[in-house]
Amino acid sequence: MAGTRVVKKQSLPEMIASDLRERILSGELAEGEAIRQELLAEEYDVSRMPVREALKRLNAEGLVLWENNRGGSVVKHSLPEIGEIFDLRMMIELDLFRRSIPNMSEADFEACERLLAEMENSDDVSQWGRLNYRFHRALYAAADRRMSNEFLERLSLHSDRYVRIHLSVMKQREPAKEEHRQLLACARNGDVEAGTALLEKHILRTKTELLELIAAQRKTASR
Amino acid sequence: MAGTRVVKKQSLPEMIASDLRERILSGELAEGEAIRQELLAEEYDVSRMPVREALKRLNAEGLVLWENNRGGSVVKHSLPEIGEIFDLRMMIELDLFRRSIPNMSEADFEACERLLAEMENSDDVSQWGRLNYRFHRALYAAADRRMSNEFLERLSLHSDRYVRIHLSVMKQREPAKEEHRQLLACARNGDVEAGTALLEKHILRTKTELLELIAAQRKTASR
DNA sequence: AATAAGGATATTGGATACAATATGACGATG
DNA sequence: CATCGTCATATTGTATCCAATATCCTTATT
Repeated sequence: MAGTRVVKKQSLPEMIASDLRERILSGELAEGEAIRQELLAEEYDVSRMPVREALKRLNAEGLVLWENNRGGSVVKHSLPEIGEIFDLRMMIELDLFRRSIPNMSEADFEACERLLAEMENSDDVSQWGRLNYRFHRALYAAADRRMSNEFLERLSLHSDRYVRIHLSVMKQREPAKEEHRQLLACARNGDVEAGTALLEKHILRTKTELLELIAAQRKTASR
Repeated sequence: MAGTRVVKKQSLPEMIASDLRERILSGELAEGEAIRQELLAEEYDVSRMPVREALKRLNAEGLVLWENNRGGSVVKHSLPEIGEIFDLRMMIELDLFRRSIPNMSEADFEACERLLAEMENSDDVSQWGRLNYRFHRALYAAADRRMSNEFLERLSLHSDRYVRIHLSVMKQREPAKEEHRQLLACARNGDVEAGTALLEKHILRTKTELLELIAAQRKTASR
């Protein structure tokens, strides 16, 4: 079997982009915050070139706003835009889950269970968002839809950014745990209809609760 | 009214990225073709830096494959991947059209008609793809869904790339014309069901025909 | 006092120079 | 004869330098 063990050689811009992405997703770099290239270059102890490439990359991903000769800043989405992100996610995830269920093997089920176990055992909030995404992704692996997964990743990047900021105050972690178990059960039973209905409810609830939280936060912040 | 006339100040990398994007979409730069930075830098009479940024941008858009220390090449999609692109487009476009129809005003209808007229009067095949995209976009303008349109643009980029290459041999231009008229008629009548059904058929047919053409082409090319 | 003009400073944009890495050819070695 | 190692060449990656542009403060003018 050729190329089984891959060590991804990351370039400087990639590494910096990953780190900056993480800093934006975690909220360390706040919405609207200006980004100065030289400052980052010093932090990472590199020249401005790789930093610029990283920022341009994040710009293409929609996380960084870029203005000519003025540099970058962290993108801020409006409430309707955040809602839209969840709507798009829902469309793609439902489609993927529908296609995936009939193809799932025992190995897929087990991969999902491992992730669930990891989530339930971990109290590290910063890990939870990532694990949650990986669980969803594992559910759709059997669909074997490369492009959809790629686009979903892009979307999840944006929604996760807001989920993670509010994760500590979100009340839904317990019900989410239960629903994750149920989603997997539906998949095991090959019950496409119940599974997709559940998934729809699952995502919709996150959307609703999150929008309320952000709305409340922005209201107080603007006083 | 402030900022009515906007001249978008494009940076060098943006301009180069636009031009390269066009060259890829038009097929001038073929699938899998390697891209040497220095060569392009000479063509555009700039240094390699802005070229690099442009290539990285196209890489983030999914048009260019980037390998560490080996440079870029034009991305080649597999047939299932191309099919997926159309499936994703369909999901998003149907959603947008459904939301748009109830909100469309006379101004929207007229904008669509102007584009249709332009398409019917123009024999320039290279223009047709762009106009077609603008027509679809005009249909969804009233939906007022910024994120969805942004993602759709990304998707259309990829599908257009294959549509345009095969446009000259595609038989569907006449039926497409007719269907465009019908789509607009449904929108005018506020008939969401008929409109979305028609749109689904419209996109599905393009997908089917295109996949056949590409399959045939790749078969002969690989002899 | 308010506004406009001008210049100082900070920051980004691009070109050049050098370093690092990959590719391919050639020869040595088993 | 095949395989491995070494070196030459081509190409990409990064740092540094200079140019262009924006911002902000000062100053002049009404």
